[in-house]
Amino acid sequence: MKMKELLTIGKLASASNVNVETIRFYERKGILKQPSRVGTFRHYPNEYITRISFIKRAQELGFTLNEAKELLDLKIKKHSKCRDVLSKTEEKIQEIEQKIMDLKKMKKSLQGLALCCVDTDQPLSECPILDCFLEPRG
Amino acid sequence: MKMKELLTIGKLASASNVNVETIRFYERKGILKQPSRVGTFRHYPNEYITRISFIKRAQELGFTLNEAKELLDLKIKKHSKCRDVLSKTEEKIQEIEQKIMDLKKMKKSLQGLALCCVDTDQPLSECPILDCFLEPRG
DNA sequence: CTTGACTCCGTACTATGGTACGGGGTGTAC
DNA sequence: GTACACCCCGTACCATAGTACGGAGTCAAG
Repeated sequence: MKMKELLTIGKLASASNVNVETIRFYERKGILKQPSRVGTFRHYPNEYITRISFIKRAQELGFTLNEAKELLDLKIKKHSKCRDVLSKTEEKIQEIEQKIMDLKKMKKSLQGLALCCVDTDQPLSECPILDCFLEPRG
Repeated sequence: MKMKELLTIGKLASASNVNVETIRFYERKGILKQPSRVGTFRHYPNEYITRISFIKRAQELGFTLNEAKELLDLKIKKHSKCRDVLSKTEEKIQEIEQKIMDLKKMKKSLQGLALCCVDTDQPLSECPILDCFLEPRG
């Protein structure tokens, strides 16, 4: 029977490609739960590497740290259903779609402004872009 | 000959639909330049309303406060060319396009995850979404 | 000449996601 | 047995964009 391998915070950090401070930060925030201690030193089972990957992957997918925490919490709770995860996923898709629409609107406005500019050598007093900044509020 | 109208910070704030604190904050940050004082009180010429509109419009277009400041600074400098504004505008369009692409990638991944989920009543131990969180890193 | 509204300033606090630092304790290897 | 790497903790700091608060000063009207 093999002993469960335990990692110090430094080992866990380099295995997970994050900063030691980041792990302590996650613990303070409750994103990662406090590990056991050997004396004063934190010792982590290997699955913490998976948890940190999970958090990083969730961030890549547009979830905040608190949302990552919620997903991790679902994993722990006995009565969680797949549905719970699916609905968080769908909410996030909605949010992302909204953001995309907002950005497209911004882009269109900026492109409109850029088109106004017919003579880039004009002194700024004649610049139509800056003028346009002042009109279409709201 | 009409006297130049001067606004107190409170008047300027309500005329611009921002908080008094926001104006003081912009001044501390150098986004708005320090106005003249009558005694200890700030007094603003009317054009500050335009400047604050400008900043708010720039924010709507995806510029940060510091970028808004840069644009306002261009307006002040004598040798600025329309080209300078155009290039900042085009840079911002690039940034926005990048953000849109990133968000679309996220959305696709999330939709992929959501499709994995065939039975929402499954206990979480069988949830394919959470499993997928752990695989496609990078 | 007092009251109430407004202003002053500095500082602290919000949220988000961390990084950096300093003074001390520990654990291991040579 | 001591040097060096690592760990502990609390706190402060970064950017971003503000909001909130408290004590003091000021201004105008009644």
